[in-house]
Amino acid sequence: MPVRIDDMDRRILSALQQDASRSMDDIARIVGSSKTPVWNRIRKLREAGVISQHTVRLDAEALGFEACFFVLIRTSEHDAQWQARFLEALRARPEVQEAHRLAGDIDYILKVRVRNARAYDVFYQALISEVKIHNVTALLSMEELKSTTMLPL
Amino acid sequence: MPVRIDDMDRRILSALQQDASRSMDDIARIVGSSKTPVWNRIRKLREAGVISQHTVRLDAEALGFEACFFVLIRTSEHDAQWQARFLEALRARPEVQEAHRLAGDIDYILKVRVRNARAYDVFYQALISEVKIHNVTALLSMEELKSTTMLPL
DNA sequence: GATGAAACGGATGTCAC
DNA sequence: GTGACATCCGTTTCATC
Repeated sequence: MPVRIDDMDRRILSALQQDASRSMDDIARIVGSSKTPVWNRIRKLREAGVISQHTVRLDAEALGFEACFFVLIRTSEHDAQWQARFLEALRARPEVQEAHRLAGDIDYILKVRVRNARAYDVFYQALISEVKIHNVTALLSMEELKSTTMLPL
Repeated sequence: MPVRIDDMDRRILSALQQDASRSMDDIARIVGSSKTPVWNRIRKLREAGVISQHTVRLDAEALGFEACFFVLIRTSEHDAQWQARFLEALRARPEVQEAHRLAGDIDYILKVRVRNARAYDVFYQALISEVKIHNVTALLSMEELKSTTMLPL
């Protein structure tokens, strides 16, 4: 079900993405409306799930998460049961920040954020002991050039 | 410079990551402290850059961003000038949500979020016309199994 | 030096128009 | 969408450990 979004909604979402700590009055001024209608729109966007979470972004390196890997996975197992177990394993592991099922000869890609290379190996050993995986390639990030969750509305 | 973080800070950050819309009183109760010290710690964590942004996560699909690609890039150019131009191109393009410089034979990985496959092609053509790239592999996401920015503190 | 109680001012959520 | 209202919350001050 597609959510109907108009231009005012888009401007509100854009303002919230940039800085969600602003007051309703500030947002209203930025988008050219007033407090109450903006507040009602935000509530509806929340209820519709368009706004899924209100959160803070933390500096991973400052908190000691100094290693980031992109993990390319090929599997020989393609049945539903294997997939369910794999999915469960990913969801249970907090070091997996992203997981996508892919089209093409690589089946999955993960983004894994850990304290150091040793912690990645612990994760890797645990994962392959839980589910059968045919082939794994780990790409080590040397430098995060850009990182944003913002959508260009 | 490593930021000194104690256990109380970690609990506060964890609560904020989960839901940053909670009141100071709520957070204080969750972490087992009271309003003022929590407020002071959050202010310091902001100033230190540990909390880098206060934002909302939006549902990309609900907003019509239905295609997500991971782009593996190999380049033959490794001089500083090429790198600067490439970096500038990435920063300027809002569809690039992540960009990492890698160790190993693949030089860069991008995460690109666009409305559809055609929009990806427009992005791709624009990028290769701006900077010389030796080899590109695009991995198309069929399904986002997991996506979080939360760090396991 | 950090904590917790309390008071103040401003923001939020609700409603009538 | 506007303005007004009561309530709640963020922020500051201050006494205390």
